[in-house]
Amino acid sequence: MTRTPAPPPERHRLSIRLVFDDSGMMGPGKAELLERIARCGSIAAAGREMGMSYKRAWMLIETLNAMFREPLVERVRGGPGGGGAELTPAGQEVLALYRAIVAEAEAAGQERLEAMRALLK
Amino acid sequence: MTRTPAPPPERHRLSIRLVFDDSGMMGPGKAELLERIARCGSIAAAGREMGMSYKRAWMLIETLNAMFREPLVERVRGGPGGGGAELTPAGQEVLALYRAIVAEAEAAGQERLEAMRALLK
DNA sequence: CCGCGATATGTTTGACGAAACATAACGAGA
DNA sequence: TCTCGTTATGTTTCGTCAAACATATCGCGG
Repeated sequence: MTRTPAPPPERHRLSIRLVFDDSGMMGPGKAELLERIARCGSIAAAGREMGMSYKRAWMLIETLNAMFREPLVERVRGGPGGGGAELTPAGQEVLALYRAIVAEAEAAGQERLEAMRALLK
Repeated sequence: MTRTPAPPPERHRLSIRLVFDDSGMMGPGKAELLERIARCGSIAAAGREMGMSYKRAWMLIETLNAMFREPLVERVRGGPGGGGAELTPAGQEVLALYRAIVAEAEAAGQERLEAMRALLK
């Protein structure tokens, strides 16, 4: 069997990736991760929900924090629950912007998108 | 050196990929290939321009032709110039639709896109 | 009929990224 | 001080995808 722990961004009508030349990129994966971190309060839990290893989730966050002027995720080691992570204001803003861009783009392209879908097999 | 024969879709503000669940997907790469085939009149020449092997270009077209009801590219073997390929009406329509969707999406998201870019390092 | 330029495929090799595995360190609370 | 859950990293294994390499076929024109 090939296994399917983390099915790629399937079942989306429009998959949008923001590409900033040489500064990195941000797509559905990192956005969802940010969202789940905000809800879960930890990188580990968010990663588990998405079926990815902690290391992978951690690396994605590392990348995000490095590509913006201010970190998007603040991490805390140790403590009552062992530690945790949460979105900074910058993180919340970036996530909101991404969601908005996707929503606008989907709305704008919906009509022609449907036309193309009609040509599919 | 790592070599850069076919630099990924860089220098784009917005990278958009149409994802049709289980029917396949279409992004900037296939779109550009279609465009060049229309101009060049052959898969081989189009692929060369994009720095990809003929085989790869051929496979991409094979995939596209398979995912739509009608083939997007018509191929001809042999002949004066050895053969060639051109877009079918369906191919032209799909390409136009894709370009339109991208343009609309970029226009729609431009403002917030700029806001996010301001947060970059 | 032979060669050219393109389509059409199979096979092999290799590079890259993801996954798996393995630890270390942290810090509050019991 | 010992545990617990998390952050933080290093190392190794592995699967996948792309490139490279190698042919075969086609069909007109010279």
